[in-house]
Amino acid sequence: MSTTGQMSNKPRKPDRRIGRTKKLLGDALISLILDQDYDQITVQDITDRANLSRATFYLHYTDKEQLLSETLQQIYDGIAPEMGAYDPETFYWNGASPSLIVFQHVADNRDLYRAMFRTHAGWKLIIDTQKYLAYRIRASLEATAPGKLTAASMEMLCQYMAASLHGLALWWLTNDIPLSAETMAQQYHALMQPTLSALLGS
Amino acid sequence: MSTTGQMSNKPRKPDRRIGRTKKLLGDALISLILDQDYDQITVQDITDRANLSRATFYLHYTDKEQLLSETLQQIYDGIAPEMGAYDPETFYWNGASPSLIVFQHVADNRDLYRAMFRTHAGWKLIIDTQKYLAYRIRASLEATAPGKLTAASMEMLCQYMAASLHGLALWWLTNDIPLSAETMAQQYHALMQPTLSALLGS
DNA sequence: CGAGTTCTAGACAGTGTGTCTAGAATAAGA
DNA sequence: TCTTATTCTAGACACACTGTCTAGAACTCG
Repeated sequence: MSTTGQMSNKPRKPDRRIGRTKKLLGDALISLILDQDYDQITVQDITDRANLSRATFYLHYTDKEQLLSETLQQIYDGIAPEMGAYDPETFYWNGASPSLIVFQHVADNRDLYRAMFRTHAGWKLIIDTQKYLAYRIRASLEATAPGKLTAASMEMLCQYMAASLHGLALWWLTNDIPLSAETMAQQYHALMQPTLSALLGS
Repeated sequence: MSTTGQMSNKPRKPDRRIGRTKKLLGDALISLILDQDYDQITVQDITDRANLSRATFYLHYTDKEQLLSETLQQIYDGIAPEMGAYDPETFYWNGASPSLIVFQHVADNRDLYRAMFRTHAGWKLIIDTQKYLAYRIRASLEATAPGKLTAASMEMLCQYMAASLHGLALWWLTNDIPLSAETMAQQYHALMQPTLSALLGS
């Protein structure tokens, strides 16, 4: 099924040009989102800013959305490891709590997210973020208080926590609320902890 | 500046054709969303299904999004009056709670919302819904427990409640969770009440 | 260096947009 | 009913973007 008759099993080292091209395209798109309406951005715009041929874009992506999705995923992969673990005693996170990481990240990329939430591009972001946060929270809660809740209740609690965390961040961001990421994380915990104590407390 | 020299001050009765045309277009769009990907729908598709000329569309709307937005707003105007009020004793809603109305409405329009959340059309819906819910909750809480919280804390609580309610509904809907609207509303209250008691309780 | 790949510039048909026309259909008001 | 103003219609138009394809240039890996 190879393109040549050559029966080589050696996988050729991934071509540097591909990585470079993809990075240029991703950077160009992010930079364009900060400048103008996402919906108005064309493939031509992206390749122009990246100084690449339009044909090159289609060599790697089918459309704008795919490029955006891949680019954001790389950003998230970068911050995921920073999230800390849960303390079963207090139902607070020790170390840097996931919520602090979230608020901090949002603050660091304020312009980008504000731009994205102005347009339809923010949609997939919202859905994916809630799913991702719920996943992280579930892992942590299950390690902290195993067996305290039924699977169904646990799942609903995780979705509840993810939704409120995400929604607060969205409100904080899009309304220019003058509070620090630390304060937001602390406030979130104050809102969340009564529920955690009631459900998971001994 | 009138098109005629006629100096008539009598405002002409709104032409029935406009209302009829707008309704036809709105119905056609909703019906198309249930059939196919929102992003794929063209103005031509909409006017074809409505049995109208494409030019007619541009007489009333600038694009698809505007039509969708106007159509959804009419739906929401229809259900808003059903929402009940808060009971200061228990921090539960008496009568039909807003959360039950929300879950019920989502259940009634399951296909539509599922279709919308599959595509970028859901974006504005998400933002607007959280804003709308927060507005309703704020009005109710302020009537229930005036002065218990600072304005800033109250606002954050409302956003928190709106986000978690909306997020739970989104999860319930898009993951085919086999629970009734009543059960969802009840579960939401169980999650929310500890926080309300802690913040607003005497 | 040489084989294999990725990138390039330009062209192409296809599709949807938004606007405009002149005329047909229809509603409102007397 | 009859008049007048408005709305709807069909079709045409230039324009923009898409997605694909080509032949050749540029580059990478071994």
